[in-house]
Amino acid sequence: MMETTIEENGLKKGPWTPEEDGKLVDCIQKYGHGSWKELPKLAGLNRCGKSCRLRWTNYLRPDIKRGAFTDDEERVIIDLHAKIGNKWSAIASYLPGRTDNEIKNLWNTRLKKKLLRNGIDPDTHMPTTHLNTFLPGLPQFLSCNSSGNHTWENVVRSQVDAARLAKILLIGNILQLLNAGTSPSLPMETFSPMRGSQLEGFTPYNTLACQPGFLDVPRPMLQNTMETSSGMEINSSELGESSMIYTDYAVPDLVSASPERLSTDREPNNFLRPTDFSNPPTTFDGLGDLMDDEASNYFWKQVLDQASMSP
DNA sequence: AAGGTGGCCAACCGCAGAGAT
DNA sequence: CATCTCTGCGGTTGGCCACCT
Repeated sequence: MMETTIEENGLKKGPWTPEEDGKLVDCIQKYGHGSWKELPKLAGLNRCGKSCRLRWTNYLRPDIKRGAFTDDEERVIIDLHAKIGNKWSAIASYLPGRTDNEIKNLWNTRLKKKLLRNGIDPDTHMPTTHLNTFLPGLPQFLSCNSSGNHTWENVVRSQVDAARLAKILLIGNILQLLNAGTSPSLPMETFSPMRGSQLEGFTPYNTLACQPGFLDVPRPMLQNTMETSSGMEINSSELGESSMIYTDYAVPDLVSASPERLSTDREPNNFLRPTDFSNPPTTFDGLGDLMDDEASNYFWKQVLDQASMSP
């Protein structure tokens, strides 16, 4: 931890001692914290007011909730981050006993990585759709589909799915590029640029992440309020511009960092888990039809061939 | 056993906005 | 209206610790 130092102005910096904590708590219990500037003198502390405020709000406050974040809390954080971005204090206001600092730390150290492992870009909350990251998974996708008791018909169907998936990923990229610079966290509604066309309603979420068996994400339903699984209701009007809220979480269930859950729950490499092949029509019907022509088939055959050849 | 590496987290820094003067 | 002060917020830093090589 940071070394304790004395500044030129004589004020102390660095980690707090139990004695200092005691003085601060006593003082706030006696007088409250009307003025953080005056409080250090009142408490007999050789600290600046800012340091006292931080120590109190992030550590000494009696209502601070200690211990690991629950899955519910993590989901709430991810949901809210998708809507309002890095507004840590706003997010903290929905999690009683948690501080903005704590949530920020959790986000930066764990949640970002969890989302990435699940193929979700933590900044945009969109699936990561670069071909660079997609192609290495294709052979696995194909071999997965062609193993087991699948019929040839289903194998062929699944390879058609793979081609369509690749196309959709590319379109997702294009749409993201088109929308780049408008908003860092686009509302899903605005991500549907072709109303009335076969692409209506198409978003990276509801065509990719929400495909049955793909990320096991339930198709989101739009409404004005969201009730979290902990029973907390959040009104969309409190969340600013990106105000549509999904009743179901728009991100996959979290993967525990602990190995025992990794083996049984959703694994990172399941991003390309095959769909249920016993249920035709194929997963990407509709959108895929939009792009079916000889030229594009040739192009995608090349892509798939290359993917099949890579190790 | 020792050094390297990465995760975690408390605390600090700097900026922006609100309110006071 | 301009300036100053204070507070709150988000970003960043750096030390501790556990794990790995």
